[in-house]
Amino acid sequence: MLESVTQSTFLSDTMVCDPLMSWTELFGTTEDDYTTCDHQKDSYSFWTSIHADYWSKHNVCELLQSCCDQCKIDLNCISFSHFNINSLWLCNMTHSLAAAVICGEYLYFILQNSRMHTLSFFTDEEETKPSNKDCNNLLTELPPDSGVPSSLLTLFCSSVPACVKACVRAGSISGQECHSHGRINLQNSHLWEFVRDLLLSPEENCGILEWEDREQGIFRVVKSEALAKMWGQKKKNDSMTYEKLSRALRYYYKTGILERVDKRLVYKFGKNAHGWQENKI
DNA sequence: AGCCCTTTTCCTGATT
DNA sequence: CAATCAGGAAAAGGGC
Repeated sequence: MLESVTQSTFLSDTMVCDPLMSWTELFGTTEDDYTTCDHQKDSYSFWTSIHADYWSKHNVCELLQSCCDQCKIDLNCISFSHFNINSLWLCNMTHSLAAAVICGEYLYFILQNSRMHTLSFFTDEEETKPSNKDCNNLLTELPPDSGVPSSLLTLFCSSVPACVKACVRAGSISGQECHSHGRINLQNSHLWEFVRDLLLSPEENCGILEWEDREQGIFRVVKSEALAKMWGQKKKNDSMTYEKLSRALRYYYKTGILERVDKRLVYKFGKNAHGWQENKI
């Protein structure tokens, strides 16, 4: 496959794009509108079911968009036209060929790294992470003028396989977290993230939580005791009750993670909660 | 060790 | 009356 990708075809394809085109310009749609694309409705399951080799250029961009969302990176800061190729092409081009295109090298490394770990990509095992040595190699091999946002780089260097899953499923990574801690919280240990993930995982939800208004982020606790028990299991706390859990939830009102809803057992995600929006997953 | 943040625990009082 | 909500206070626990 590698041989089939010639420099001329690669370059001619990429050159049709204006290097300065933004996401919006490239795809002729707004960030939100783009979510109407085929795979976007269930991008998590898509990424977890299709090997990176078979991602389209849109899938590549979706992945980047998702990570940018989670890292709170302005999508317009990235020239997505440089990613106007599918992962098959990208993964199979040579390093020197990639270097011929601005940012090509960047995505090249990301996808090569990703593909190396695809078998364990979705098993969420710590040991699937690239070693520190791998990450250091990645960092040193990237040219200083690669244009890679530092937070995104940190994100991928922390663990390409796990971080992508974390980005998509947990959505718990903020740019601030990437910078300030230099690592990613894959444990997803915050209560609101636990609740959010439960809402986003019908197979694990078992009717414990349900959306009242999906678009506005309003949800209902259907089985309060079951929710408390599940949270208690996660925290290894047998004495957890809904009374205590709800107190913790009420603390989120202060921080804007949740907003008050004047209904019993009903909560709403606030402006500081992320990863719950259907079009941001 | 101390600080900070999140969560837990307990509580009183109000509301449904 | 029970369940839930609201929020104060204190403490626990973990990360840095």
